[in-house]
Amino acid sequence: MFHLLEKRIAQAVASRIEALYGVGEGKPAQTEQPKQTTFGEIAMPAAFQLARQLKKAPKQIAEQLSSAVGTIEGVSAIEIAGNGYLNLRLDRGYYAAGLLAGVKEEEVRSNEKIIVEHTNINPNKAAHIGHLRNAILGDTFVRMLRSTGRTVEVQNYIDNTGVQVADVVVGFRHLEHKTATEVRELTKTTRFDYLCWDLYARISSYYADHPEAKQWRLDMLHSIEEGHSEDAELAHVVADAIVKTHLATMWRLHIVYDVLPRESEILHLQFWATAFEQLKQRKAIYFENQGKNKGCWVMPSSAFREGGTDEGGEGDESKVIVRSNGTVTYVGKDIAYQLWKFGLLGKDFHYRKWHIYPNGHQVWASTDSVQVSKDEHHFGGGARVYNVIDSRQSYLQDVVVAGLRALDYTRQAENSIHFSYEMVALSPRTCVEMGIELSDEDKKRPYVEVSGRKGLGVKADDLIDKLIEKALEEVTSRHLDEAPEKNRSAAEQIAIAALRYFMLKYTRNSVIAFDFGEALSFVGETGPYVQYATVRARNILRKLADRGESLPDFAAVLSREAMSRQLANEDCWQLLLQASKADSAIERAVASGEPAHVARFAFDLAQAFSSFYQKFHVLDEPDPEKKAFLLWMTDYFRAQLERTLDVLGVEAPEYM
RNA sequence: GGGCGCGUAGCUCAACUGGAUAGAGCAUCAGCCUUCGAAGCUGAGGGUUGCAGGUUCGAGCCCUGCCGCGCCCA
Repeated sequence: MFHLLEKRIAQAVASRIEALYGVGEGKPAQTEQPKQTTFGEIAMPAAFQLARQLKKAPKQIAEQLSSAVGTIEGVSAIEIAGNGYLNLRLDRGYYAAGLLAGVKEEEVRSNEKIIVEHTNINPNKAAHIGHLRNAILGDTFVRMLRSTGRTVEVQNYIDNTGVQVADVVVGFRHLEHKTATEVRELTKTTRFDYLCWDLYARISSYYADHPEAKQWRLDMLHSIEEGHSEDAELAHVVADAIVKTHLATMWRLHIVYDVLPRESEILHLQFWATAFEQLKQRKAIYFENQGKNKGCWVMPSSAFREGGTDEGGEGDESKVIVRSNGTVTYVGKDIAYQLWKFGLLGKDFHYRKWHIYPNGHQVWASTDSVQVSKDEHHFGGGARVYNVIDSRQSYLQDVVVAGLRALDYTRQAENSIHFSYEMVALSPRTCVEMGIELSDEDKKRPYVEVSGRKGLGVKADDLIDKLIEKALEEVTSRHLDEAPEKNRSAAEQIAIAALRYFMLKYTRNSVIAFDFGEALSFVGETGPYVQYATVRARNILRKLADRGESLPDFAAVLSREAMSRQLANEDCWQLLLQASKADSAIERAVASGEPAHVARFAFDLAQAFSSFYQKFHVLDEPDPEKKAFLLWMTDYFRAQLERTLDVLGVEAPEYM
């Protein structure tokens, strides 16, 4: 409703501007939120923007505009403020009646498929908090897109043939002397992702002490890539088992995927070979005959860097795509994968069912042999692709996009979006709590980077467990009479809200210095705070039923005039206005690509409700019209809170 | 050396992409539970937005130069 009026006003003002001054070509005029609520509901700085073009004082333009605009449906007044702001006041009764009737603008649905790739964890050890930020950001963005009517496919790329998997396999082989069969048994009988976490740290430090052992890694990479050996089988056992644990961890946070494209298939189905041919034909890469990159296929830095050089010289920054020994780099495979995402490779994976979630959702995984008929499932071929990857990889993402551009896929290059975010580091205090030794230099820093190689970091499941434990204490202390399993399920929902909100409240390019104290907090700007407001709204409605009363027929009791009377109360009006902005807040967050904006809105909304809750005692209200109105407000808040929480991937518990 | 990002209240972060008196949470202090749940509410103090210039009706945001920090590439 708010968005609808905003658009209507922007159009009306723009058409007057065009009629009066012949500029703007009818493009919607800019609207803003006034700084102060006393200024009205919508502010327009149009006069300032026109002042220069027209060489007139802003105030004079504003006066002309306001008298020329005339009446706009739903707007009760236009005022001039400051030295040229146009401030508009909405007709409160009209607005509320529209909300009650459920008036919405028709969605501009597009059938274009948007692909979002996120999570993308190396399948060689347990997930940690850095991975959580990625998955939660990605999943929330997917929810934002879907809730605004877009079609989205969620991919989780599995690098099951890379160095990290190879290292763990080396660990099982050379440090543990285990066969594939023995390891397969371990996957069933142990906390396998934790076991690999430690083993990975062990083999990494072994390499550090015995540099010659790195030959094991090279040999291992080779035999994994070849396939058909015991080592290759072991690699699959490890990677598949770890992927399973990752999906289970993410499922705890309500995160699911549609398809898992795996690197082993990128290799076996010759995705890279196909992309390589295209790149060679279009001369996007060339064979280097001299210098340090002699014998490699490289992409000239001019393709992805401003001011980059074409020729390999001393300061050569060209990117090697194929090494002189013939192996392809990670970027090369990434270009092939990106081409496939847009349906530009001329090839597809085969697919098999990988896992069904408890809610019935099916995840598929790539495979190299036909297991289902081709027309049963089709993935990839998106019109727009978001890669949720941390900002440390922005250089590589630039190279991938340059690859598309060099192949003349300009539109796809423009629709390749690196959805980047900063890393999650550890606060020095948290390092101390975890017994991680810090150098004097590290102690002075605001944060310390986690290291998977050293096994330093906070495991995702440990953090979730800790959150649940704390939430359970809180819930139990308030509800001693409830069944333990009910308290437990409330605690789980609270923990998830705390975690998801914590990862979302920071904007994407802010480094999170992870701190247990802050992450485990349930007061103030947190997920549980938003849940609490929702629970209280529901409680009012439930208590009403307990008293043997039922919800009035709002449409019958609350006429436009009644709404108008009730909303003369400034507090009520401001609260309702705030609650009605959910759609427009989510849409704006999509446009700016910032899930943190949705989190922030959820908090503001919860704050508004808490204030409403404190100010008005709904059930005790003697005046029937006002009581009906307050009940409607309560129900409206509840619906908006639930909708916003849903976009954040959070549910409110029955009680808390 | 080059590229990207960051620097805002004691601490952690916002600021609708150039708009009006820079806002939240935490922490501190003072109030509010016999009430639809206090995981809450009300209020107070706390700021030269790293520094110096520039662009314009208007700059935390854009440009230039410094200072400090981080990441990536070499």
